Amino acid sequence: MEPAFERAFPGTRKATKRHVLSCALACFDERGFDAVTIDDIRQQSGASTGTIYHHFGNKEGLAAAIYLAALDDQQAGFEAAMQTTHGVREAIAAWVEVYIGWVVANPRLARFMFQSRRSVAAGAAKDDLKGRNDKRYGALQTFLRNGVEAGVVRALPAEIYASLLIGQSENYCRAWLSGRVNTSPLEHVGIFADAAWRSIAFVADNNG
Amino acid sequence: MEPAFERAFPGTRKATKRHVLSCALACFDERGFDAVTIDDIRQQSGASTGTIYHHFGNKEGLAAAIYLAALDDQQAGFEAAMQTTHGVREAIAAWVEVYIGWVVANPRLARFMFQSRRSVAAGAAKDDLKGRNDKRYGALQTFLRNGVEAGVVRALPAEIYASLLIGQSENYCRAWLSGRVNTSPLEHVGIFADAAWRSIAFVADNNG
DNA sequence: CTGTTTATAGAATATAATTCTAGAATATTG
DNA sequence: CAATATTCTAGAATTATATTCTATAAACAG
Repeated sequence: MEPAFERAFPGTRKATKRHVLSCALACFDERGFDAVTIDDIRQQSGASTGTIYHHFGNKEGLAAAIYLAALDDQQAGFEAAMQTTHGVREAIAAWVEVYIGWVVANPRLARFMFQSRRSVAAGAAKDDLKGRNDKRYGALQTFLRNGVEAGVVRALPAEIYASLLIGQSENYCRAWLSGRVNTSPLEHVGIFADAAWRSIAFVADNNG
Repeated sequence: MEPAFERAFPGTRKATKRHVLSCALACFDERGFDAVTIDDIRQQSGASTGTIYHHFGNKEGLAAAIYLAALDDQQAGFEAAMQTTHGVREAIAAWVEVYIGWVVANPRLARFMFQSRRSVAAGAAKDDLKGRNDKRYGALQTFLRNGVEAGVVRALPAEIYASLLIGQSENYCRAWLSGRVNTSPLEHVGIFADAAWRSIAFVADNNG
């Protein structure tokens, strides 16, 4: 059972709900969202059709519940890490570490998130998602602003920092989750943290 | 009509096939793959159910045809660019430019590729995909090897160069295609090319 | 307790994917 | 050019799947 589900739906009353989510995730991860039928999830979980629809409304609702639980679990990790961090370079390294650490600890959830971001963003949960996205990089932004003022971080269009910092790690994690590369991203975490820093650091002699 | 479809299915005989693909892509882009029915595509294209199934086998086959046509179109751009390029830094900049240029020129195809990579990779077209992936970075790898030998590029695990070079651009392109950011990636192409270079360049005084 | 809400069940219905059979268009061959 | 094979188109029939509906049971609040 994923910790993310226990965080999102705690308590004895929600045990069935969590169990269905966990079984659904397992099915989706094995065969892909489209290929899984509600009946597959029913058989796998032992719950009835009615129970599944009662808790999640429809198949899309099931996906949204998994996605949002995963996002909140990630977010808790980021916020905890930002509180024990001092300085922008350390903050960036911590961010990359937490990100990669979460992916490696939750590969099925991570795969699911990469796959279904768009369909969740387009569906009924879009407002939930929007609110969460707004604060996702909140804690990191403060560090970046301070870094720019201190002259150690380049002043760049605000909208591209996130891509410069996490894009490389994300790309590698996707490749690893899909089996295109074999070495765990954890083994390269130092390289990715360093590359993130290089991408935004103010370096006078970098001939670019 | 996307140039990618004309490249993949040229000639008068294939006009219907191309037309169906183009209509299907439009439907998928508007409402998402899952939400589109074969009947939607039938109505949109004017073709019959039989025609659609004759050409593509099933709904997944339709997705695979779109995906592979797009991939080949991208690949042609990369190969052309690598032939008029000298030196590793220039090659990396060209790569980033071609990548971003293609996404901006083919937003619907790009969105579709990001969405459906996994389902295509898991389906019947997985072997086609595997072959293409193997040679995707072929031309660039030669430049990188030379760069390492010349001491201007860091020696890193081979499997992470692709992520370091294109991850940031890809992340921003995804954000742009989904509307999370508004500024065209073309406006930041210089920043992304520079960040790619910084990430892999050998720089003695970079305190990392 | 007793009413109320929440949860579970599975049959019935609606929706959509896929298959099938027939016929038309196009290409190939002698 | 005629005969034959192949590819393409069509839409009805079938199968698979998502969703709704009605009934019961369990948990909870007063």
